[in-house]
Amino acid sequence: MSKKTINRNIVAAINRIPYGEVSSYGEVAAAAGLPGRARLVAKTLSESSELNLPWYRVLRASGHIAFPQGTEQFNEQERLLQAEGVAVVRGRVKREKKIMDMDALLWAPD
DNA sequence: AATTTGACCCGTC
DNA sequence: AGACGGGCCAAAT
Repeated sequence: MSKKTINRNIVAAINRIPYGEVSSYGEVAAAAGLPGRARLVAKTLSESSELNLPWYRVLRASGHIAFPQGTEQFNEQERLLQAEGVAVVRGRVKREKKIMDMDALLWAPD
């Protein structure tokens, strides 16, 4: 029996975020059928550290990492994201479309 | 039981 | 860019 109010819908929604992509608290909440409850997602994430969720793929709506810059969690999240090929600059994640454009520019044949 | 806190969001200025 | 205000709600004080 569950002792805590961990929302399985939210956990499932987080697990659904594809490799190399990111989402936001609001999007996760909406995907879990709980629109407007981004804070509940944050709460769930803070409680679910025992589960191995891709927590690092969840950012603020602005595209920023939700932790203060310089903290251990911030650094680890940035590292994990970059390990998946996500570009992070000063705590902010760049759009994948932009990354694809850059990739195309760099790798385009003559 | 009331108030504060928190890995937040959104429209508006 | 940032600031302000309202919304959201479980857990902790």
